[in-house]
Amino acid sequence: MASNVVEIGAESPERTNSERAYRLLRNDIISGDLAPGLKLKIEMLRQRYGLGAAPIREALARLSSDHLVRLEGQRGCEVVAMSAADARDVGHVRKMLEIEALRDSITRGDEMWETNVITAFHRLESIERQINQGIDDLSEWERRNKAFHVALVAACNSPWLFRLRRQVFDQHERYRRLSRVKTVRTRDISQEHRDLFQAAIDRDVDRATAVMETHIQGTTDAVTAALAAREKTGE
Amino acid sequence: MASNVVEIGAESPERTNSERAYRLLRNDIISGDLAPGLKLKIEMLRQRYGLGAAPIREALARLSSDHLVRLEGQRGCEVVAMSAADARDVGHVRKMLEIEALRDSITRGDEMWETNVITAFHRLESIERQINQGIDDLSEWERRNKAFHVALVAACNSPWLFRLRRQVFDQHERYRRLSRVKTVRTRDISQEHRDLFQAAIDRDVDRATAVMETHIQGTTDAVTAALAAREKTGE
DNA sequence: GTCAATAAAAATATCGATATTTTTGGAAAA
DNA sequence: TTTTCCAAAAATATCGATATTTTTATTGAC
Repeated sequence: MASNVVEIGAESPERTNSERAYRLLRNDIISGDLAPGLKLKIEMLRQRYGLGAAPIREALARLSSDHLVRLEGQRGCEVVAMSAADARDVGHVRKMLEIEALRDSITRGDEMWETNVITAFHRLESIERQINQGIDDLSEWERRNKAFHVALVAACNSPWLFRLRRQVFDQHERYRRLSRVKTVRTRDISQEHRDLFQAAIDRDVDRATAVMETHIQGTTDAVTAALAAREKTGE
Repeated sequence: MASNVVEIGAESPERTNSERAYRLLRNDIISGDLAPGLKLKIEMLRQRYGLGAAPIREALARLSSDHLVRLEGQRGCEVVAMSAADARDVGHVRKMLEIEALRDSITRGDEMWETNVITAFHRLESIERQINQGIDDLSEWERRNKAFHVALVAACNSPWLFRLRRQVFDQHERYRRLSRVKTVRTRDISQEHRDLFQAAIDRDVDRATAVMETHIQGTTDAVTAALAAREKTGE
């Protein structure tokens, strides 16, 4: 089945500037290029992306429903703030959604799903090996990490669970990226991914969800630690 | 604490036409005034609401991230379709989110929360009595039903859970309204609300979540039955 | 009659200009 | 110094016009 792959698989070509603005803004917010709390002035964004005001405003409207920007009445808009408390919350809800989606996906996943999981895992493992050797293409790692997690839950037959999981995953990614530079490598994330992969292929739901729980909690802990430290000093 | 009341409590006054368009469109889609699948032509919406094209387009952009309208490249936009399968999915995810939020809320709810729950319950009970006597103000019932459910989960300390619960609740409401006319009154919804209320006030988490589960499932069943019948004939 | 090509009509997306509102930066008063 | 008021500047929200794309209708070929 793996029907959810279709929903986001091959990205559709952008047909409008509005869609383009949406994608660009979204990426820049999640990556941290546009900092949390930053005031998003229309003129500034026009310059940045070489697009008109109308498509940018529409993109901001969409992003406000995604909870990536905060839109306020007659006084413009800003990148939503980040905090340790919110990171914990996001982590908590992500655990809930992703574990449920994973449980369902592993139960239903067919051969095609399995193939996709294997492919995604190997692509992720390969870049993680490179990174351990000093080459760091973090944004490529983010892409493959995301693809691996999507592949795992792709056979989940609840489109709503799939959709909400994605939304919260993106929020979590934002925190992961924010704290990445600061965080020391105490966890062996590669190992966690290997365990996750093995449990999924073995169709061992309990083990897979347990590993996933640890995996997400680990990220959350690292992120909140980094953020709590920052909040203490800079506020 | 009941901190989430603040987040949606007294609705902020609309400062822009864009916000106004968003609220109007949202209501008309959830209420079914704008039918599922309906093509939303800009000109038609301008006439309907007496607003310009720009604010309407921005509202549609927001609604697309809410998954209430589907926006497609160069070919406009339509109200998202409804189906029995989607109703089941929405019901399933709503159960998950609302039960979790309720568990947390009952555990943490303070005196203020309790007061708000009592108030909301009495307002709902009062309109349900009127409805049983033949007076039917369904949209007022929907408003109070929604307020009661919000009051129950208001002390949940996870803003994300609270937010996602609301989104899925609104989707479910859309189905409830669609099937309302057709559905026979086999369930005593008033009784379910009384049980829910009593369990919440008693701080009996297990009973409250069990009743909630039944409550949501009952709505889902009624809705899917009505929709499945319709899909068989009309498609 | 069906199909393909194409012209006309309709609808969408986007720009540039303008009205409105908020913010800023003093100057005057307390 | 702090506060209050006001005008100037900046930013937002929205309109009206236009370019582009899609849809519809029509015509001619097979």
